[in-house]
Amino acid sequence: MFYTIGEMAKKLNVAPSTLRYYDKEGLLPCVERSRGGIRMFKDEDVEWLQVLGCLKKAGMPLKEIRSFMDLARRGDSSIDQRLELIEKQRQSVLDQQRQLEDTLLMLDYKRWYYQTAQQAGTCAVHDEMPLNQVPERFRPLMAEWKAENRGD
Amino acid sequence: MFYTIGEMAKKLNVAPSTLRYYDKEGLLPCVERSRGGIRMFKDEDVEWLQVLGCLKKAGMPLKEIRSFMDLARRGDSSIDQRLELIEKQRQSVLDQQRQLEDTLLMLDYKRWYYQTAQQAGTCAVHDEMPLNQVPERFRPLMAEWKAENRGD
DNA sequence: ATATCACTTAAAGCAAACTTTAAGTCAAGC
DNA sequence: GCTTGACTTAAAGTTTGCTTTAAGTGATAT
Repeated sequence: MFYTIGEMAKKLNVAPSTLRYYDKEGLLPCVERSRGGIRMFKDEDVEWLQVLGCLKKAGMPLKEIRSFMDLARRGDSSIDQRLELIEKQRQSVLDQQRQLEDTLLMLDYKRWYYQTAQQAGTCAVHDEMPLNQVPERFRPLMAEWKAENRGD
Repeated sequence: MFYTIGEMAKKLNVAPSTLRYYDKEGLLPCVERSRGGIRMFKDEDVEWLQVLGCLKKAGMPLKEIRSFMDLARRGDSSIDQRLELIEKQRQSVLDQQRQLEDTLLMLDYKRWYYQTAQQAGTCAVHDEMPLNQVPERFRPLMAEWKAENRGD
């Protein structure tokens, strides 16, 4: 029924010190203690920690996670605000996805660049390569670079 | 032909101090200086900085970016290693994309959870909700949570 | 020539998210 | 009762990626 901090840490694959840190920072509401002062985590706390992990993966800073937790502690009266916070974070994840798409395209270009250079034995092969030998999907990328170099 | 650090910073939308920091850390090879010691950035440096920005967006720490730059300084003999580094980072971006997909699903679930709670006026509506009223796409997520709570 | 403004450096400071340390307490086995 | 190992705290330390500060130099306009 209860877990010690060590058991909990193993279960969630984090360091015990991390859980103490989260507790100290108010990120874990209502963790019970034994008479001796030892933390007794229950399944409810596991769920909080899963939510916490989710928000952290979404790139939310601990401070904001804390304010989400504070809202949750206030009960049903904060549903609207919690929904708003979740939707804001959802949008942030969508933005991050678009960002990663761009980054992937750049990495794909670099991969092609070095694969080509590898075959030729030198990066110099790119210096005089006509644009029509560059795979089409990379061309907008290169045009963008040129634009930034034009001194605009 | 040349940019001062201030012009360059504006161009790339970063603080001049950031560029000095990158230079100090060896992330910008061969930035030329005037007789007086003032940095004179050229288009070649802009390209380096764009690569740097790309790798940073891909989540690569500055240390690793530095070793990539060190490889690049060694010329054509390091093409294989640079390709390897790019492919490693490409894989990392693919992993991050999968991670964001998972996170998005969790946020979508939370969104539905609070939208439903909002309509009912209370989160308690979820306590006794039968599984068949939960949208199908969220069910695997909930099953996963249960599994982690089973004390395995 | 002098004011002004952007540049230079080294070094210190900062914020986030932990981790480590030091000193001590609790619980279980022998 | 004593040892052992996991728990407790407060406080200091670590890493990353910068930013700020202090003191000074360079370039330009008047």
